[in-house]
Amino acid sequence: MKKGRTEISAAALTYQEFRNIVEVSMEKICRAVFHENRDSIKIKKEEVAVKNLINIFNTTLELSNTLGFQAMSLRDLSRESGLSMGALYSYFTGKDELAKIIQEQGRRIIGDILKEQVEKGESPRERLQIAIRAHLFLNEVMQKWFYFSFMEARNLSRAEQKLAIESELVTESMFIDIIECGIARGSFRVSNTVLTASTIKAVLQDWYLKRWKYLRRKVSVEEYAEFIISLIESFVMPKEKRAK
Amino acid sequence: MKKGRTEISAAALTYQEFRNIVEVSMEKICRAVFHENRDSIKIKKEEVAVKNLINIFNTTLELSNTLGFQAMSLRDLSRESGLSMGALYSYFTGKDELAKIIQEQGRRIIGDILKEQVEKGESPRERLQIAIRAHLFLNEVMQKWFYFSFMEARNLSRAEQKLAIESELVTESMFIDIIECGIARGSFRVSNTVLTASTIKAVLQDWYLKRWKYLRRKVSVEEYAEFIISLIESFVMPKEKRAK
DNA sequence: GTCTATACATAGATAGAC
DNA sequence: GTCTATCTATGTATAGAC
Repeated sequence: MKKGRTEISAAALTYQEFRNIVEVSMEKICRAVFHENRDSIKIKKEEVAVKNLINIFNTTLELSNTLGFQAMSLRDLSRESGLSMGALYSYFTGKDELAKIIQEQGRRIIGDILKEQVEKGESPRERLQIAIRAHLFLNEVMQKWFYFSFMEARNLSRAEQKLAIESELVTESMFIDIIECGIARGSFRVSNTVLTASTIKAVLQDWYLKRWKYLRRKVSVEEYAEFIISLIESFVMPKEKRAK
Repeated sequence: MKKGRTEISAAALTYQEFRNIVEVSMEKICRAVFHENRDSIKIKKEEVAVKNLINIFNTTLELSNTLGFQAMSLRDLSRESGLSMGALYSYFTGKDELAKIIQEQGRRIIGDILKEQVEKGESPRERLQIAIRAHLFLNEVMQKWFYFSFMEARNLSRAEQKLAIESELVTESMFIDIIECGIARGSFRVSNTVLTASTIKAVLQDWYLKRWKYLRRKVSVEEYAEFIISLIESFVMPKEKRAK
């Protein structure tokens, strides 16, 4: 087993297993995006549409991650994706909508996977560990999306911004629930539950916001996950409970 | 004294004292910016130039914080600042340079103040507390600048990006030094110094990146500072050393 | 030192041929 | 379903009057 890993359950997921889950989700979601946006998407053949949508999403994320979505012109997107300007406009009604669709698509994948994973845990401690790992592994696999989502949120419409905020708060609530459950069972001891959850989110987020730093220092996502778990556990658990 | 505050030194600074320090620095720095950019600034009279520079900087930060620097047109800046397009171009050679000057200006204020404050601490524990408070108080007072600096970094030139990265790493090194000193003196115990320092930066940064969240929850900067101090101390200090 | 008027480039978006 | 050609708006930047 991985060195330094706090083993509390055989069910604890690894990064490799995680990659596959997301890979599969990706195409499924793109297909769902196609069906739900049939009115703005002028293409009728599902296979063609899904193939091009995946291309458009990936290329957009790629280009946006260097200079930002605003700085990416649709001509850039056209050139890099291999689709003409006219063709692009068969897949969305305008640049704003493209951003919106990408945001929605990502939120859905993340919500689905995170919830599904955390429910596997039995004790609060186990759920906390799973939540941290799952979140970080998601950050890693979908790094470009998370960065896009964070950096471009302010250019969304009011309604879309509200959804993005809600999504952040839902994830935070997940941590709040886990902590409260742990307190109720006597395994955690926390001075301020909300701030604690908020802090956990902050250190997780750093993984994709400061990617250059962790890459440069050759810190792996697994190593980072175990470090964050030890940090948080030292804060929420009395010392005697932490021992194996 | 403030409830919940871990008092270890009468010299520990308060937020109010801090506001004044920055207020004074602000104009001094704008004056320095004027002198160092004499070639690109076409205005000769110092008083006029400094007054307008402060106006331009503040208005730019204001506008950029809502929709981003890219989205802010120079026509917007002209309208909001009250200066004409032509007048604006007497103060910088182009939009890119404006961003560059703002970045430099902020980095200088922060570097100066942070170093000065931390040197006041005697023990590692005291320096750690001061560094966290000073950093957060700076984040609060210069919130718009920090947000601008983070969000617009990717649109800078290569050289400027390097400077921004260096600046982040210098601040982190300050925490690394404090922690190492604490370990050497036997007051701290840390599994991974670099990751610990990196984590501290991450939670501090959250204060200005997620301002909406803390505002909404009515968390004050002082409250947040004390919480972060307790979190970090629980991680780096053995329990028996933390008691007063 | 500041203004107005204008040049020029590039962006998003669409029409119509294939 | 995809392309090329083109329209229109808006952005940065400057010239020259005041």
